Amino acid sequence: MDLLLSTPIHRLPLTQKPNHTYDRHRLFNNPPHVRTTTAEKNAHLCVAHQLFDDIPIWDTFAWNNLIQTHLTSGDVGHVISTYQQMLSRGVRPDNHTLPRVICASRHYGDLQLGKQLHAQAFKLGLFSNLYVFTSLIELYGILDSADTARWLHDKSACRNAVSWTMLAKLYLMEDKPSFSIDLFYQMVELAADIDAVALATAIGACGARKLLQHGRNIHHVARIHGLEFDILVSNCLLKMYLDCGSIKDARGLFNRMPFRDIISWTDLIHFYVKNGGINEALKLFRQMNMDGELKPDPLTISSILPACGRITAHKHGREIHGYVLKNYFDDNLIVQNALVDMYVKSGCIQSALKIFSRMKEKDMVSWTVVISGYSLHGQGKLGVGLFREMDRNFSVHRDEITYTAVLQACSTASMVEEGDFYFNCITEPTMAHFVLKVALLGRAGRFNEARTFVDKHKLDKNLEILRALLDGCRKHHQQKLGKRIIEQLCDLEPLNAENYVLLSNWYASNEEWEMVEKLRKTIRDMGLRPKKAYSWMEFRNKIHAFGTGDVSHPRSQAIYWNLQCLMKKMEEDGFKRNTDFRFHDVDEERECALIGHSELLAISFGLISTEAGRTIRIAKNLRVCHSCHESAKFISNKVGREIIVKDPYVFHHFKDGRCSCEDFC
DNA sequence: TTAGGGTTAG
Repeated sequence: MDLLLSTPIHRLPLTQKPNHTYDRHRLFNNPPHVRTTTAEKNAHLCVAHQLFDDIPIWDTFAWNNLIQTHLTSGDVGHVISTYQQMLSRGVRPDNHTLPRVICASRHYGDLQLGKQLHAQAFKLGLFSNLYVFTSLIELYGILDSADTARWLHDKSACRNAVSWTMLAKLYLMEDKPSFSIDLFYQMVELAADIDAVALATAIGACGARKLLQHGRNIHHVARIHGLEFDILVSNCLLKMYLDCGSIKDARGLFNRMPFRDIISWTDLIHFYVKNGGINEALKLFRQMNMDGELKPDPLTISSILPACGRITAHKHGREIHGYVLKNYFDDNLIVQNALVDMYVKSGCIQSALKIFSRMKEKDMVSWTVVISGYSLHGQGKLGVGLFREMDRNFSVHRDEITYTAVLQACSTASMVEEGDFYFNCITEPTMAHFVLKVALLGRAGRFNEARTFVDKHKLDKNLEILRALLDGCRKHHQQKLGKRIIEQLCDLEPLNAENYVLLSNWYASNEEWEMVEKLRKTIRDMGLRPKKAYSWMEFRNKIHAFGTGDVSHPRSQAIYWNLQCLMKKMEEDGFKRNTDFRFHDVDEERECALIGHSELLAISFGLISTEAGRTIRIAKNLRVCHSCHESAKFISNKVGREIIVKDPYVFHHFKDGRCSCEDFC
């Protein structure tokens, strides 16, 4: 790029009068309503260059326009060559030319060229121009380091809010948020102009490092400058408080905001969804829609859909799908992925597959969602098949989550050899992959291999690994090994009540009631509180929740009566309720076990509330116990309905007396 | 010239 230096700057005219009779805007710019394709743009550029050669004298404005056109189309090579031509024809660059060429050299990654431009800016007397100066700061910051940019910045007299903010952004890009915050404080000390973007950058830095106190200080500065309710600033403050986990500050600000835009609502909804506040998220989403001023956009939709999936709110999800179709968001890849995921998690794998098969473009997330969806629904073989299909498509990348999905699929289908193969494909397996490998061996009943693998990788103290082994013991009725693992869990994690529940259940299943009582006392004495089991069902746009032995539902009497009738029929048909609790983390009150478990109450409510033949969809926060699993199988056959129960690990499709999980519960 | 929000596991 030494050509740049070959044109002596001092020979360039200081000013240049326009000498054109053509319409310069029409030459390069279409009217706003005309959209051009890349091929058309290239054709236009060729014509532009031709005209360029025909016209003997061009002014800086026209050259800048051409440079801008190349820059907009991302053709940085042409920006630089056009600039060289400009210089060789004796046209003088101005304060609009240099920032564009500096920007191009930054994209080009050419620091030497940047330095030449820096020298030219000096010679042309343009270095103190704020646009030129800021673009040089950015160039040095990205191609060298933020410290170099800062050195240049500190030496210069022409600093303003933009250049300070640029510097702060450069430090953020280097993952040094505290430097960005220090810069902001310096700006305040030096009484520099504080604008909304400077505040937004500093607030973002606080959020990135969860520096709540700094965030509050900067909030105060925003208030002093009258910018607290600038929509950019207040949204950044909202995000910062959410990032710092201070929902109280966030809600306080949100409630005081005189104006909220779709980003304010989406941020808050997203926070609740991510942190398990599903009902609050759905409430906010409804409130926003009822206010009527703002309409959800694709980002809002992608934020709320996981909430529907999480609680199997299939109707809510379907309504949102309708909204997506009505508003033509259905060609947005991320929305499509979120829809597929929502249907998978709502128990409607067929609807998920329908969308997936119609997607014109699929990315890694689309494939991963469906592969893990198959496992969730007990169809591991199909999941492995889909991974193979994805594997044949070289344009789709795979990440650790994709491998998690395929290992899960292998484990569900007990495809040990395939699982081994895929595990060996992972260059840097994470703990999740190790856990899945152990689960795969355990579920296939290969306990010796599992033990060797655990010992080889020194995983015997890992809680997730032990729980994966315990799953295998559950399936293969490995009582002794199971008990040993539970005892290990209690030793390693003495404050987790669920471990004692497991142990208590083990003793209960062996009718060692003294030990059961002793463990219950231990749990009480230690002040531990085992998780309460809840099941819920969506009916007429409301979520109906049931706890163990719950009698609070308005239709409680009918629910229990129906359940008692069903249990009676079960006995009459010769079925014995199984009270095997061995490895289940659903203890609670055993006296409720016969009819009072939350999933059975929810199923009974579903049966008496919905019309005959309708599928019943239930979600549960804990594992379904063996006894309820057997009952649900019986009920599905007796009433001729499909009952879908989602627990934290898997979907159970009960139909005609069978379950899709093949009794892995 | 600087600037705020989204999907997959656990």
